[in-house]
Amino acid sequence: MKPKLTLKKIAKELEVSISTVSKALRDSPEIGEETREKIKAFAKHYNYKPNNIALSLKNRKTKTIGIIIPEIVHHFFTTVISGVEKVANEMGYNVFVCLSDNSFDKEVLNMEMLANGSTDGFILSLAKETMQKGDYHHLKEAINQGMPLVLFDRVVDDIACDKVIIDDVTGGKKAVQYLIDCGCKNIALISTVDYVSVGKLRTHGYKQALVENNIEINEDLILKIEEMENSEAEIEEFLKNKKVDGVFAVNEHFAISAIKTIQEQGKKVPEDVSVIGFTDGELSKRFIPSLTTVSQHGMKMGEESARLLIEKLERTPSEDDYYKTIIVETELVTRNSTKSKK
Amino acid sequence: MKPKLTLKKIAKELEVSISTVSKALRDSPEIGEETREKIKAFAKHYNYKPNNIALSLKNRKTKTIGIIIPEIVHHFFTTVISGVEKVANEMGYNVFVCLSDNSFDKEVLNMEMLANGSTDGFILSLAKETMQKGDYHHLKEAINQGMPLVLFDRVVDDIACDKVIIDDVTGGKKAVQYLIDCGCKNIALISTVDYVSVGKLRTHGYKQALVENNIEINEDLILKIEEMENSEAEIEEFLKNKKVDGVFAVNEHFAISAIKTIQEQGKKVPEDVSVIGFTDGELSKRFIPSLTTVSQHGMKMGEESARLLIEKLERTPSEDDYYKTIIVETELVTRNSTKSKK
DNA sequence: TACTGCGACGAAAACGTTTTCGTGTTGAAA
DNA sequence: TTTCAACACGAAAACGTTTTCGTCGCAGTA
Repeated sequence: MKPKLTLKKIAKELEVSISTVSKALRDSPEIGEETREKIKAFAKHYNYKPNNIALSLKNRKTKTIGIIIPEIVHHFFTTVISGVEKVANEMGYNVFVCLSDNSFDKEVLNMEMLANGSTDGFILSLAKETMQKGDYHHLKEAINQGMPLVLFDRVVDDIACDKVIIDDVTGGKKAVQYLIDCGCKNIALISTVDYVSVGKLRTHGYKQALVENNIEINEDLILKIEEMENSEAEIEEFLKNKKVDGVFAVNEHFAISAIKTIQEQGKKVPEDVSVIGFTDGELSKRFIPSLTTVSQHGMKMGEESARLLIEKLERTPSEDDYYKTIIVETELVTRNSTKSKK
Repeated sequence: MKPKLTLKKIAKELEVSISTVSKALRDSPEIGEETREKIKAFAKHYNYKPNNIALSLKNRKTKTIGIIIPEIVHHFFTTVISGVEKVANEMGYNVFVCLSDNSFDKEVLNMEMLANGSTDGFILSLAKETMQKGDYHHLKEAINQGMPLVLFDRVVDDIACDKVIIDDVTGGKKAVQYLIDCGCKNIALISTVDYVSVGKLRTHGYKQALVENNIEINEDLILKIEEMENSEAEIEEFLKNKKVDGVFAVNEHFAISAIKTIQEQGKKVPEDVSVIGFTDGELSKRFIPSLTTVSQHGMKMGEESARLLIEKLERTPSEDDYYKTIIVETELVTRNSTKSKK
């Protein structure tokens, strides 16, 4: 095991100065051709690679971006990471992935770790607990220190920064409109509690669609789930004795739980009840019946987030300082959990 | 926007030297109580946090570990990352996640990025292309430079390093034995091509189980799939006109494709054909019928890998230099895609 | 011969830390 | 009064780079 090669060692070995080595490797015309070739040959032969940490310290930039997500065991976030990685790598950046586990404290901790020089900026989707608390001081602090920040998916208005979101309202509306077009009259909504922005917005879309079609909003047909844990039981309880012919669920899991419950009640999907989910994951594709869903294009969200961040990083700070919000369009993917449109 | 606070700035502001500040903040007894308190109060008030990069350079360690995985949109890998993150964070480490996209070149590139000082060591699962090529020079080089390396899941014997694997052979054997116990006579295997180690090993387990039960191995009942892309069609073709009553698939997707095909042929799962998969993902749990699978405990693999790596990092290099291989046990999770045992 | 200019290279600062080794001041012991 | 330890602090090196600014020798010019 030989320790890493450094400029200093090369310099000593070749009996030149450190600066000469550095310049030679960067093809500076200051260095005579002969010496330059000799140094480059040596470096190549012994596989010299400059030390990233030293470069980071010198340049005061790390060429690294951080992404903090609430949970990784979740297809949507996974596709987002994938998108971020893709464009980051294309632009010569590395990606630090951190998990907040939906915990406020872990989110703050992660931000502190990443903010102390490890990254040039970050991409974040808020932890559930953070949204619930409504405490965003850590974000503000980071921005204040000149750390560019891009929020995606679970965002919040209070923070002035770049954002990448989907049109949750329109997405929800599209889904419900589709159900209505299929002839559904009694459409239930299975959503999350309101402090999760996406739940709130999709609920909004649901209501909008109903209103636009002159259907009365029946709060009894709306279920708001707090905990993922026993969502299945809650959904079962909720759908018991309700005569619904359409269900819009704000994620895959709720949708599938709904289908199971419905089937257990002896009804058929989609013949008796049509079901639409949100987020286009593996489950939606391969479940039987396969799920009609509102696709979120996580990969695209990741790509856009990374692009936005890197763009900000590589611009002189004050050149043109305003914040963008990019809205990634949703798409209704129709499969077999809904009747065909009339 | 105020730039980051540094020791130097504190020193200037308080009219003391940099060393005094540093020592005061680290509670050195060298510094008088009064000055110490003053400095600490100032630092706290202005929220001073030492610069990680500078620390890394000084200490020649980054407190960061890298993990390179073939693909992230894959439940198993996702749970592994989760496990790595967990113990890494507990031990005060950060995690760099990189994706090789199953490409040899990207794997090499990623390693180079991470090896140049950015991380203290890494955890890796080989890209498919790498295993196919059998070119491991980048791994050897890293090890040679003193970079601890832990290989997991997709490992290779040629490399001397710590490893975390599951007992693929035993796992496969367990699954097939279970099928036999359920009364299956004609058991098909849907696997991957042999250069993917896990495919090879699980195939091995399949054969062992048959041999031990005096069942003849019929190569016609073995399918090896190269590309994920059109695996569904291949499986359909493969199962056509075969009278099998049991299927062992080396992953969820193959298992589900098999079930679909079987159902389309008018047969029932599990009444006519029992199916067992590998990897315990969301799909297995929620598919109908829910899948009996061999669970890999990805989270545990991640935890073990991280522990192994960090242990090596925090030990003096030559103290006790041998390599461990940890075998994480598989577990057969029985659900509804298999008949009950006789 | 003396000056200028240039080619080829080195010294040193800087990035932000930690740490070793001074060094100046004080108070007390001799 | 002198000497010495203890105390409180500062200077400087080091980590590995890049970059600015010398500096040295030599050839060409006046």
